[in-house]
Amino acid sequence: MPTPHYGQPRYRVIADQLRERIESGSIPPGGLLPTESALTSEFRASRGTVRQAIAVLRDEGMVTTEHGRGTSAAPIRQEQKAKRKPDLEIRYHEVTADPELAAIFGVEVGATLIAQQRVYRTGGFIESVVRTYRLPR
Amino acid sequence: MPTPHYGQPRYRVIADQLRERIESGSIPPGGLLPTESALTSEFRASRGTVRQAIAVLRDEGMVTTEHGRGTSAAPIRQEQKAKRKPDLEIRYHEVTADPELAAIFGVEVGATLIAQQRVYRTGGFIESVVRTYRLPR
DNA sequence: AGAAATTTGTCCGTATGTATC
DNA sequence: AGATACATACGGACAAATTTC
Repeated sequence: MPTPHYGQPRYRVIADQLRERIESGSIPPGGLLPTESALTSEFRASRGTVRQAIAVLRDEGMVTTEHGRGTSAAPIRQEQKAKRKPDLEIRYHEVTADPELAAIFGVEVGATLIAQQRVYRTGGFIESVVRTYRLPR
Repeated sequence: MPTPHYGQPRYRVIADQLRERIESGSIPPGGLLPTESALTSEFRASRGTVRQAIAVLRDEGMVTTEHGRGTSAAPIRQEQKAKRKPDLEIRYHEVTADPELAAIFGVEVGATLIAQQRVYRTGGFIESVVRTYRLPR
């Protein structure tokens, strides 16, 4: 089967239509979108393409998806800007060296170190927290 | 987007970075790597390229991937890459959760956590100290 | 309480078209 | 011309969370 992507890719077309339903209230705030399987039938697209379309809306903050439950239209009216992207799970900050770090790095206790923290989670479960310390440059 | 592969092919560069994360403990043994889709975003590479990178690590035995689940760093298998960094120190100990860790793990401040610390050095210079925290089981 | 069905999450293999080095 | 890379798309399979029976 050909996969020509002239003009608009299919997943964007699908995303546009779903966005229209949400903005028009056809899908009420908080309401569930059709399942991926239903959308697959409706748009006669593969599940991957449907999921890509939903991912677009998710990135826009228009919908939220819950494993095993479904995808629902954002509950509240959003007037937020395109400035999003909080939950990065990676944080940088400066810390002061505890006695052990100080000994390892050969600095004084309380000296400034650069710390990086990553949080690993599978689903909602926190697997581990990794903190990496380096000397400031 | 350009496709500059000056020195190394893209997939090798990505493979190197992922390998580094595993060897540094940033991705703990047995821990899940980011999904293909996440790596696609992070490295701004296509899925094919990301999969090629993972294939490299799989051939090296650094990771195993399970259908429908994800790709995880190989469990404890040290001697495989013994030539890499023989002089790294690893310590295990129990610690009490500081307020931030407590918040992340959803436990009380002072609760017991399992900590693992690795020190990376090149020659005599301390590169970094990596501390990994997990819930006791 | 427990099994089954539903639904989303992820990976696999493959394919086509486009673009760049 | 060939290798590398990107974007898109399909269909299948297994995994995991949730809901339903």
